[in-house]
Parts: sequence; structure tokens; C-alpha cells
Amino acid sequence: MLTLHRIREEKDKLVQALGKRQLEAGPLLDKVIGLDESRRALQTELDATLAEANKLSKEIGQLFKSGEVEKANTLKAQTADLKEKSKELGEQLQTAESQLQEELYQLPNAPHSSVPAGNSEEDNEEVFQKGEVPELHGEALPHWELAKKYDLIDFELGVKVTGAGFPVYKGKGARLQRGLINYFLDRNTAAGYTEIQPPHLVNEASGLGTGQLPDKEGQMYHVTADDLYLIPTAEVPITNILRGELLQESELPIAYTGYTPCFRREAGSYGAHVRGLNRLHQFDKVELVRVERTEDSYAALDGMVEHVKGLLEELQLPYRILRLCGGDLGFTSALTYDFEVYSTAQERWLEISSVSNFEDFQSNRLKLRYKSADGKKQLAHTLNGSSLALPRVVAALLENFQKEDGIELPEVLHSYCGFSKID
RNA sequence: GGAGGAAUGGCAGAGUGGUCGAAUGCGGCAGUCUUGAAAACUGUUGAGGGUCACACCUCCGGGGGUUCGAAUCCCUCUUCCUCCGCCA
Repeated sequence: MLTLHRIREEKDKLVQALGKRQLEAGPLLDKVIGLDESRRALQTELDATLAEANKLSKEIGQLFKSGEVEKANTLKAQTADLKEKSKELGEQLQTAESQLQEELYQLPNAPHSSVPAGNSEEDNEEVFQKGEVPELHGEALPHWELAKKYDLIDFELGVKVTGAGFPVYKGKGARLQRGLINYFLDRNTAAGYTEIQPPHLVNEASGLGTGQLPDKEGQMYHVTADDLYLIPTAEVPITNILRGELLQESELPIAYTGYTPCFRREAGSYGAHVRGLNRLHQFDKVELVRVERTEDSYAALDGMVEHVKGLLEELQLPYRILRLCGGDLGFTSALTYDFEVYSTAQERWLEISSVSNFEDFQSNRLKLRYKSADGKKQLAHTLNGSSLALPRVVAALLENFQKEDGIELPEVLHSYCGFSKID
């Protein structure tokens, strides 16, 4: 959520920045500013009314103490009006506050100055590309065929047990998943991230905190009996660990990593592009979450990008990095780099990581602040990134490393999987 | 799931209707002393709103109520503890 302070002080800049999302923000911001003004006017009036009532109460107390009951009763009568008035003002204030809240919730984050304007993924800007696309042998197969051929992943079995989009990993397929998870966690902890195992269900407050609610309600599985949500990403529970905290500056930066399954309803997406592992209702992901001082967050974002690059290079996968344009940028993000690996058999790029700086957008909702050395309190900056989303890594590994007689895994995975070749 | 008890500032812990935003201790910060540190002593130390700054308002787990007045009384929800049941 954008801060009121920023909306009041930098409205023109915000209108310009939000314009990159193809959003005509001027009228929305004016509405917010108007609501905020009336909210504050109501608050001031209510405060004055309460102050008067408090004063009277104290006097009444004194009078009772000194036995002047009659005088006290006279004053009592006077409080009735004040009570009525403060009740009314309180209700108006509450209405104003919830209206303001509602408007604020609907405003997406303002894109960073480097974000290109644009409508869709066609306007994303490629900022880096590395790795050779391998020459495949004549009968190269897409990963869903390979998964079947070597009995690694059974999609039909998942349909039987649960439904479409819930694959069953078997044998070396399961072991490859586990090996990748361990490899990612080891690399992340070596880079200074603390490993976290968070809950896989979160409450509504957490969903609101990181911005999945209220706008993406339909994307999450909702356990209505207990009013909990299955997490769509580890970002939600891990970032919410810090919800409402007032940290010391010396505690920053905070760097967490965690593996969780991720659950997404992906309502309405069917077709060739969601075949196999390309889009699932349940998938595994190792996530990175950082909390930074405001002045450090962009350096930290660069650091995360470098870290993820290192992983992809060790996995020897051809990849590219895109700077997302305003139209493709997530609701809460100020700047996002998407990592895509090339899936040779499918001849397309697959998104496997998204690294974002949310600046203070999330922390404003989360009320995540820190106290700097001079005692000033300010909202922290939050960032996150995937390292990495498993299914598409698996898809790319299977497809890119396939040979006539099996799949040769990149060296770094051998010890993690306990085998070097799938055949 | 059943029966009881509890929830107060960074922590511990007083406070059962009226100058209580809250005693006291610990911790934190500043100072005195010291070559330096420790100890000791003195002062200071919650959060949000509001203001140029004050004033002022709100907050004692969340929500609602009683009262001129609530940390204190009532209702409700949540969480924690003890006992019982169930259970990986």
C-alpha cells in the first residue's frame, strides 16, 4: 500500500510512475487525498469532544469525592450531549477510515524509474542473456514425454488422487526434486540466508499483509471451515513473520530462505502452454526474502539477481533476465526482474524466478518498521525472489540434458541426487 | 473435544470503578566516578494520531457493552497454561 505521506507530498510523481502501468491515477489519488482530509477533520473534532468529556468526568469525580453530589449531578446531565456527539463522530470517522483504506488497497505500487512503460510481456526489456542452447538429437522429447519414458512423474496418477495439476513424482523424479531443494537451500544459507520452515496455511491478516488479499482472493485455495488460505508462495508466511515489528536498525538486513509447496488455483488456465510441469496447482519452490534499510534495498536487489544467476550457471541452463514493464509488473512490486530458462524441446522461455523490490509497499501494510540510530522510525523495504521454482527447472533440465540414452544431469546435482544420469 | 485458570510497556510483575499511560525490578540510553571497563550513583526510557512546536486524543490480547468515568464490571472471540480425552 502506498503511504499517505507519499501521496500527499509527491502526487505528480506518482501519477507519472503509475502511468507506466497504464493506470490513470490522478483522480484516484485526488480521491484518497480528499478522504484523508475529511478523515483528519473528523478526528480533530472527535478529539476535541472527547477532551471536553474527559474534563467533565474528572470534575464529577472531584465533586463526588468532596460530597457535592448535587453539583455533580448537574454536570452529569451535561455529558449526555457530548456522548451523543462523540458517538456520531466516531461512526463517521470509522466510515471515512474504511473508505480510505479501501481506496488505498486498490492502488498498486509505483514502478521504479527504470521500469519501462508498457502493456504486456512484449514490452519487457531483456537486460541479460547467457548460456548456449544445446543442439538436441533428432528425437528430442518435451519433458512430459521424458517424464513418462523414464517414469519420473505421473500426471494421470495425480488426477486420480487429487485432480489435474497435482503431479506425482516417483523414483528418480522424486529424488531429483529433493536434491534440487537441498541444493538451493544449501546455496542460499551459504550466502547468508537463514533457513525457515513456515506454515503452509496462513490467516487472512497475513494474506492482507503481503498483498495477496483482497485483490487476489480467487488465486488462493481457501479453507473456509477454518478461514485459512493455502500459501501461493513462501513469501506470504515468511514475510509475515515480521508483520507489525519495530526492529532496530542494527538487526537489518534480515535474509530468510525457505522451501515450501505452493498452491495456486490458476482458475481457467488450460491448454498447450500449461501442459506437463509448465503450470500446476501444487508445486515446490525455494524462496528468498529480504528486509532492508531503505537506502540499501536496490543494492540488495542486485545482489539477489547475482545470486540467482549463480544458481542457473551452476545448473548450466541457458537463461535470460527481463526487466518487467509497468503493465506486466506485479501489483505490489516497484521493480521486478524475471528469470527465464530456455526449454529446448518446447522451444520457449519458461519463467523460473521473479526477483522484486517492493520498497515500502508491503511494509506499509505489514507495519514493518525499524528505528534508526537517531531514533527515527521508518518503514523497512522488503524484497523477495525465487531460487528457484522447481517444476520449470526440472522441465528445462530434462529437456536440455537429454541424450539418446538418457538424461545427464549437471555436475552440481550429482551428489545431491545420488546419481548422475537418468536412464 | 470436555473442565478450570490466565492475557498489562523490551522482559518480569503490581494494579478490581475516578488525577493510571500505568508502581517496582531487570534490560536499554545518557551522565557522574575511572587511565579504560565493571560496580555504584543520578537522570531518562512504550506505541499510534495530531501540532511549526505545545496542547490534546487513542491504545493494558481483539471486538462489543454498562457507567459522568473502565486496565479494573458484563458479553463475545482469539491465544496461552493446567487436568482429562484423542493422536503423528
